Amino acid sequence: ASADWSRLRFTMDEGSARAVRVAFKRLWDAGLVYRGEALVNWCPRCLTTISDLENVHRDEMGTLWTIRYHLERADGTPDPDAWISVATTRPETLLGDTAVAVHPDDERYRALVGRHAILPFLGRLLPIVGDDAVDRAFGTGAVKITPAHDPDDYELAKRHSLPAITVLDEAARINAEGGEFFGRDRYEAREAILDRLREMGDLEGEEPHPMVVGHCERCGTVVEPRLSVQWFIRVKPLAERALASVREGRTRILPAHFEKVYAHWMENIHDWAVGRQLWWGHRIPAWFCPDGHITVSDALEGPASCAECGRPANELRQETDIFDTWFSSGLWPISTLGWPDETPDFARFHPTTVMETAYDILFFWVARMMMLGLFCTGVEPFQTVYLSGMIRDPIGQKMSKTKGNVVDPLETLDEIGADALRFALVIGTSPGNDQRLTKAKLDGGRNFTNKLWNAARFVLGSRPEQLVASDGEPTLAERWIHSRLAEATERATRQLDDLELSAYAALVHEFAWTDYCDWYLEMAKVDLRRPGATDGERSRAWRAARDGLAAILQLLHPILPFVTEEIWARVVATDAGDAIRPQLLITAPWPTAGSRDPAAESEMAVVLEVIRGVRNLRTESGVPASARLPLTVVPADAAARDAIEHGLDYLGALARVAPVDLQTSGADGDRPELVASTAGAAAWLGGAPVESSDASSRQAANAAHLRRGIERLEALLATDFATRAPAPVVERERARLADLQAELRLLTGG
RNA sequence: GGGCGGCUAGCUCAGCUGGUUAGAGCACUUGCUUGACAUGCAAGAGGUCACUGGUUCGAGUCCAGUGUCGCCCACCA
Repeated sequence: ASADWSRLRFTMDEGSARAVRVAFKRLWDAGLVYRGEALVNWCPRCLTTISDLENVHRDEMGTLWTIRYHLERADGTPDPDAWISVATTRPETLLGDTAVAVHPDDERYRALVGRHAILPFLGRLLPIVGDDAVDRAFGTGAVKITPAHDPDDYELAKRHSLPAITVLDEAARINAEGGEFFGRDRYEAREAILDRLREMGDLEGEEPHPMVVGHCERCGTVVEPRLSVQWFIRVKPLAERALASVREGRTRILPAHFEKVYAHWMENIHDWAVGRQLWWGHRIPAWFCPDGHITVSDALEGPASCAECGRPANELRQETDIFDTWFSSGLWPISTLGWPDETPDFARFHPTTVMETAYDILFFWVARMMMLGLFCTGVEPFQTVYLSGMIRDPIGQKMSKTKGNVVDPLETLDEIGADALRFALVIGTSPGNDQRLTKAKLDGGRNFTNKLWNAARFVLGSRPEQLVASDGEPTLAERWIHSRLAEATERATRQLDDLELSAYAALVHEFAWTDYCDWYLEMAKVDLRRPGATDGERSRAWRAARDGLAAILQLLHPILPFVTEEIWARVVATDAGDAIRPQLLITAPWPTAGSRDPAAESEMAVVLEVIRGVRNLRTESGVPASARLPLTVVPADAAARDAIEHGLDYLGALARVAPVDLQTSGADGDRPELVASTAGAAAWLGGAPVESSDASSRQAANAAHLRRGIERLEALLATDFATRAPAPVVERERARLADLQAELRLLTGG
């Protein structure tokens, strides 16, 4: 349950670099890599290709302009009185138009198919073609075709063997193909073109038009489709395997509904444009020879010669493009373990059991790890993908530097410590759901670490001067906390196994705070300070407290690694010959659950009920907290009597009553101060400043409440519930009814 | 245009394969110089589990639909 800091790795290390080269070479050899011309997403600011995933779409309000393209007359000149109108949101791209498309069945344009329109400014002849892809209802029903600058147009152009003319340079300025607009930025050019069309009377209309626009994930610049030669990975076959792994359960994704999201993406995946025109990253290990041959090599020093024509290495030139960073990241689960070598780490730790990350990089990272891991090793890189949600600010906004709503971990660490932060992040969450990180939550974590620290201070500080061999039987409190610990350990272990991290954290928090600190430690004070106790008995009592603390430290170590380790060291130092093991929690094995003690638990349940009842009575009756009042207790039966006897001192201390008189017989009917009643015992608080009438009405109210509960259960047990529901469920309700009836008898002195 | 998720106490959120009196933390009320801790202790108050219908002995939980907020995916000029 701890991080292994001996295995640090950076994706630019040689270990990763070699894995990248080898993986790419194998993909190349398998025919899954190709280099070809295609329309890719280009960021004109970053000056690089980006993948579909890095092209983030945003809804924006644009404009749809309608532009007239005059038709060609028989003599080749534009006809001033005949035109075809096209609709576009990007007028500047018209400089790259090579056709106009209409739907083949569109009556309006059928006669025009086969004729030509003339491109404004440049005078290029544009064939008018018919294509099913054109939506007759949109715009004018006629589309300008710009193959080099629009994905749809590019596909259409391929179908009709139309040329593609690039008119924007790498920074999205009009290039030399753009005639008079050469050198202008794309948006300047747009305005200039519109102005000129307006002058010419060929701008037929403009209207607001909602549209989705792709932006560079890194810098926000509007992405430009750009025709270029790029490296691609053919991902279909990889995706099919990765999809089957999840479908067939070899890898499961938590929460499970993300499996559908994953599947949808894998089913609709496009080839991965994996090259980047940046300088920081792993360079693609491909070499070109003057004859245009490509050699891919996984050797650190590159190939010795061209794989096809044998030209020597010094005549080859390495590709300058680098890999998309997610390519090396996708190899992470295997590259960190030494792949492609068959290292001991790889043999031992691959595949990984659980991969944890936030859902926002399911496609970027998890999907790539699955595809590349399966391709490289033949097995899934992990059995379970645990997707956490994202941390948001107190009002639910995504944290971002520009918004300034980021919680700086380092400042938080200085303020409340790493443990408190970690605890706050783990508690009260569920996989796949975002969480808001608030001051109150962080404070909660801090308070808990503080609580733990103070509990430890108390326990370690109350070690007897003379620590000797333990003597005497364990007290009820000792047996009880031991049993509760056994249960907590068992449940915490199960929850960790089930990856129910938040439930685990809440459980251990509850056990440590409520069971151990609030109840047990208060009782341990009684045992530790018991007058007349021998050194052996005191030593036994202290060891019980210390062992409970130690067990809690172990259970909490995964979520509070630092404070538990620190306290553990002090426990070890204070042990005085008890040889606490191990010396360090971080390398300690997870604790195994001890055995339960049902007798102690049921006895303590009676005692706790009486304490709660008396406390409640005191508060409601306005008894000063400092006042010690006499108490008379009447147990319901022999077992309850034993319980009260064993817990008599705890009762006195925690309920602040003295003396406590334990009686065998029931009430004598003349005890107006009666207050507390439970299924196990009734308790009379003596000398309370309570008016008799108040006490009587309280007693009457309590009795009425009990009768209502009894009636409700009796009614329930009279229905089909008693015959149709499973026996244990019915039995539980019967027991509940019996408890209420017993309590009513005690209360009314019956 | 598809798909997914949230809607539970004043706030932020848990609630696994349906089990009958729905939990936590914070906030709130009332007491506490209780020899570990006021970053604390004790006792409380607070919810028709968004809505409608259905299945069931039993529904926060399962099914159908509605509303609302949010997210993801998507090459319609």
